[in-house]
Amino acid sequence: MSVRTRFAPSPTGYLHIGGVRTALFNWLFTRRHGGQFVLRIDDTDVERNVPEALQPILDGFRWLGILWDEGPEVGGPYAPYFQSQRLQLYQQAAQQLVESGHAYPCLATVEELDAERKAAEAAKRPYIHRGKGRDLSPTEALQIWREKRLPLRFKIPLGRKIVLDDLIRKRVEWETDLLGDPVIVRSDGRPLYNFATVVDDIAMKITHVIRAAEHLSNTPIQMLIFEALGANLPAFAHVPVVCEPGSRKKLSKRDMQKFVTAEVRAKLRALGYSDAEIDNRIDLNPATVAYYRELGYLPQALVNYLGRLGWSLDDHSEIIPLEEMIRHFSLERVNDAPASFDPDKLYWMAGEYMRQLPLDEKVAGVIPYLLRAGLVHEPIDPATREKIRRVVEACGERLKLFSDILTYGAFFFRDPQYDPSAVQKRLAKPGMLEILERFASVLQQTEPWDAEHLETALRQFCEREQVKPGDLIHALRVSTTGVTVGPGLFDILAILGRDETLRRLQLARTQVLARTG
RNA sequence: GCCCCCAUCGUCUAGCGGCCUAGGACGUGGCCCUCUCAAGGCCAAGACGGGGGUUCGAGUCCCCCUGGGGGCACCA
Repeated sequence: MSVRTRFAPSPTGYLHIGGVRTALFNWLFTRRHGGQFVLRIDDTDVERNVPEALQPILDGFRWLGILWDEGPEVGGPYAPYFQSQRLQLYQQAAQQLVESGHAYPCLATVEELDAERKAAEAAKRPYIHRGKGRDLSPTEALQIWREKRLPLRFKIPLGRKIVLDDLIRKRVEWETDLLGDPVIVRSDGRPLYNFATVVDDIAMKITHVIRAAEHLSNTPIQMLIFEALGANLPAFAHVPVVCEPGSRKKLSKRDMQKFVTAEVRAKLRALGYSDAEIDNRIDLNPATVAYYRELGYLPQALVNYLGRLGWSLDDHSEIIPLEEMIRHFSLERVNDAPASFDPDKLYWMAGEYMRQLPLDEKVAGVIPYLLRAGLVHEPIDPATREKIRRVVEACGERLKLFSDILTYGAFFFRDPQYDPSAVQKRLAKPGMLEILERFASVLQQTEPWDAEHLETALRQFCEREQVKPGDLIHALRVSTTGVTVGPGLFDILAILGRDETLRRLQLARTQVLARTG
């Protein structure tokens, strides 16, 4: 029998990083065993769902290369893959459960339930609801359920021990006496998660339910529903939750906000986002996949990082190409303990993947950022394209994310924005302006204009003039770029060209003179 | 409160009774390289939560405690 797994997100408008991790484990497991990975949309809770909220989820998966074999937009033999379109199926299954004495209409009123709950809390007893209606005969139950719009409850059998043999957790047990009778169908006829998911897993012939550990406590109920519907149990594997950095709490949108650092904020501003947007847009929140895409992380780096979060291949592998990951993935090697998400390690990994990327692909990746920041404009002519190529090359391994081009390369495409402290430190020295001016005349004659000859010219000049090369280099850097960080100076000058270099030296001069009065 | 789960450096992890004076990676600190930054090289600090057992021998098996987490809806 072929392995079939599924991931069942609610259309919430964004793809959560923890969710992707779970989906990835499903996907890896499926690819490893040559089965089918199903994407099913849990959209029965219509109040919380909006139609356009699905697209970001599909986009996110596609960007990461986690492609589903069946589901939205690709279809499949068990369509439809939206729970909102499968209501008939749940209705039939519900009726089957009532007829077989496994479910009953809940006769208790909302007020009665509240009172029960409060009493239990006051008495510090666990709240376990066993509904009024439990003792109805199947025929009575069916009749009442048909006549009145009442919620349907599943009848938990008493006095039983449920034993789960989880692929990750191993043996987990529950006493059914401690389980209340859960509502499985709302009074308006829509199914609840615990029920719909089982009905679909049966219908779609899911063989392995790989999901987040927060669902562990739902499992005994679902196992009983499988049984009541006369279906075989799938295998279960509960993967530990992903926690936020430095804590042991489940990753949440609100708490991830603080990981938008000043540098990231600067980049996002350069891309045209306002502070309000940066603080509020869901796709700019580090708990979502969209955030990493927006900042130009390579998808393969995110996949590798997430795959290694809670799973390991051996005692030394960090960078694991996808093929390797698929070949070796196993649930046995998924760690039992929750794992906290580490943005630093992800950033490092992004750099590792970026350095392996061919230059042409880096150029292609960087162009959208330059366009959005208004540093280049469409259409990009061959000369500009060549310049971008040289800039990317000069940036070298400084580039870990595509958006890093904005921190290391922006000044190539616009006038320097002079950082006052840099000017103070490197240009304001006595005599520095005169030296720069004299060196400018050397630059007038340097031939050919390339990094190698520029460096030779500078070193000879420094020897002649008794100037420390470092001082002049730093002064030139600040003069031509406005800042103290960036690619090697001679690469910068070579790319800028003679005229632009000389123009910027002049610009810097007026800057300093303006400042010193 | 109740149920369930988890427990090795700050973080991700290796370890499946002796190869462990606990290994790797990110991060951190120092040094080297160097025109800055990044990268790179070298070095360093840094963990088996506590207590009982079992065993010739425990990070590894069992129990208790402690700590952390998840779940207890006509949400998923």
